Amino acid sequence: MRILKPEVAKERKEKILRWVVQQFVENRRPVGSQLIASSALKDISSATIRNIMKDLEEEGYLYQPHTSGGRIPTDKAYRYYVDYLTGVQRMAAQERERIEKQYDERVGELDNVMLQTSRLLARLSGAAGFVYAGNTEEQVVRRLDFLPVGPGLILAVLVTESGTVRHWPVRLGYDLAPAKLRLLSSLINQEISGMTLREAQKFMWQYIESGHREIADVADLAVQVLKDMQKPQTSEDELYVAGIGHMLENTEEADYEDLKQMLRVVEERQRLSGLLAEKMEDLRRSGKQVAVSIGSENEMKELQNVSIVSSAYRVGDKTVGMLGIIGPKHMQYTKVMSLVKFMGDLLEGSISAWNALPEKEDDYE
Amino acid sequence: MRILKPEVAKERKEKILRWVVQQFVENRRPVGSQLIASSALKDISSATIRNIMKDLEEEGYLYQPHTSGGRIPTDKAYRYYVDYLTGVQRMAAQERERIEKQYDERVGELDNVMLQTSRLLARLSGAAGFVYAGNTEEQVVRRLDFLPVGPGLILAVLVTESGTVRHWPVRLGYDLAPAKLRLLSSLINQEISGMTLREAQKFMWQYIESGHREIADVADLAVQVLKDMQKPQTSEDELYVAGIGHMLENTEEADYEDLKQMLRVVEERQRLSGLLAEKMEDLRRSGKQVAVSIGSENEMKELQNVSIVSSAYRVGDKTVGMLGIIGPKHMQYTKVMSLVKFMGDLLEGSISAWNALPEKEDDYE
DNA sequence: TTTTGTCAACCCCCTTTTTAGATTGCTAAT
DNA sequence: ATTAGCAATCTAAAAAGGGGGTTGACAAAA
Repeated sequence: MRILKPEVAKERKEKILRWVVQQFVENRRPVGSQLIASSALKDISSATIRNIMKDLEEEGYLYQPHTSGGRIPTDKAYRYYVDYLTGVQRMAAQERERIEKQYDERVGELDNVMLQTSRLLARLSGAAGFVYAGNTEEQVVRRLDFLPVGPGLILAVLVTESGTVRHWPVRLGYDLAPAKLRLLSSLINQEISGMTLREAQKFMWQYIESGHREIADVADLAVQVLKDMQKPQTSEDELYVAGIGHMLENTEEADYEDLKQMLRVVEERQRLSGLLAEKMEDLRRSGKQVAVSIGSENEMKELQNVSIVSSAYRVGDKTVGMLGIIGPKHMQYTKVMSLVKFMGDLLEGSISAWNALPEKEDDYE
Repeated sequence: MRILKPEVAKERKEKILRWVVQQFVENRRPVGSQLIASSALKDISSATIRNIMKDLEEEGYLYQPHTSGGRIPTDKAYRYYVDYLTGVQRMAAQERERIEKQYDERVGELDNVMLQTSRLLARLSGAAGFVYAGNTEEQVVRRLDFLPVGPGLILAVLVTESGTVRHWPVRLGYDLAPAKLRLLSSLINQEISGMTLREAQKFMWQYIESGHREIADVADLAVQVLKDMQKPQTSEDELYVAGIGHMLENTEEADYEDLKQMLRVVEERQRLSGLLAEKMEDLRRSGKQVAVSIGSENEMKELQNVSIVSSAYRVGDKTVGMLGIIGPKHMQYTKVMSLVKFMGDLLEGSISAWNALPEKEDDYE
């Protein structure tokens, strides 16, 4: 064993790196050469391992929090580790069944699906779970209706194919007969049903501008509805986050201050929404099943101590949202990745079940 | 100064008690007899104060966390202290103006009022803020409508006088023409508008059972709507909580474990809703402007380290919800109490502005 | 009877010291 | 290229001091 081929050496190096990551994930303590030599790689001496670890440190995979007290994986090491886990492990059938049962128990009508899914994700992962309904502009419209709730005051109600309901008040300067409201609603629904929200809006603007005689009476309303629809508070993305408490338990090394910042991020939602929107776009483009972003890979500085594991879900062939967990960098990636993937499948199933029953008719008016 | 009249002695005792509370609220450190003698009550010796404090301890107002290291107010002491603050201080005009300005800036359409109010409460108090829309059964109905969103699938939309919107899906076994839906909606709205939700439900049941010819076709739907309406997830109370992060900063003495429990309570919502519902009932009955419950006065063991300051708000003459803050026991009660009261006024104003514009008409059909 | 002065004992909290355990880097041998 | 051995280093936890403030008790004063 005098001369080692380069590939063999590389192989061994990576093996050690993986072992360090795994070890650190398990007991969150810097891992040293002796430990490795005595537990995992008994055929190599601790001195050799030391040398290799030094290399790994120079390459940016490990670092020592203190001058002589074991080494800790960097984000780069986690990245290698996660990439190494080729594809997503499929969960054991037994495990799948167990989770599916819980899912069926908890997830009721579609209105609560996202909330419940996020909660279940949190519980099962022991971290914070989220479901993000995505940029609502890309959602497919099912219906748009107008209800008179007071003189000069109308409630617009929008139902999408993925079952979410949005509503917003529209203040008109004057009264409008319910019959007129129905007329507008009817006209609109004949056309826009099946379009994405973005398309629908564009279509409606054009329709109004073209000056169709039928809508002369209600053009004002239509314009106002569209305007109000675009208000930030109305078009706020749907985002459910559950199990924030879990974040306290694990996030090592993140001291109290970091924690508070993280909580603030989660509470504000806006910025988190933006981040998730980006992630979703990445997922959509890359076609990956599960994405992981580790520590500093998250651009938000408040999230530099956590990892985010996420998976997109589709309605029909459109990616409309995603779900996942936010947890400590040293999480059990294999387990969590397969969990997230599976929950995504369940959520997809739940939504398509909602859509399947009614074989979509064009119009009910 | 030989003999002290009992009242004088009592007076002095209470003064010391108040001083201890105040002092502890300020710097969160056990307060001892010397400190008091040297800072507040310079005409009494520390030895005397010691004696009195011992009395107070025996009466359950103070306790020593350690054998010789100053004393800390018990919940009983806080209770005395809060009760002593006769009535609610009115805020300085300047302060009121400042807050009102912020309120107007942030609080937009009614749909977001509660969310925004809770956030503002949190920011201004430096604790967690909440707005609780109360038991929805007591809310006054404005409208109830039905939208066809798919074959055999209908969306019920309920709008209340306080401007909240609830919706839930109703699955029917078969299709129903939109005209029929409108018929039902029209019939219902003629009657129930202005009733509380509870009354409306009762009325509808009776109406159905009386077998009116007009609703023969849609009786099934009506029944189903009512059933679904009562499902727990549908009738979930509206509750907004903001600024949870603040709870981390202050809650002294509550160690990490307590904190996690508190977070869990806030996340679960159900139990918290229950607690708040009780509090609201108390407020309604007692007619108090602001209620404070301190530590162990909260029956939930997870909340034994915090105080809750709350105030009810009305629509018309009905108490329909409440708002307040959840913070550390050692908070600035005077400040927080007046803040909560004032925010309640603002919220009330906001809602009645919403209601004022339309002079309620009976029916729009 | 109430208040006060005084003082030993106490305990917390902070800092410093000690100790045990593990790790590293280096060097010389294999 | 690998290994064994060793001194130096550092941490984390336990142990050992102080300083500061507090209490309790008692006797003296009011």
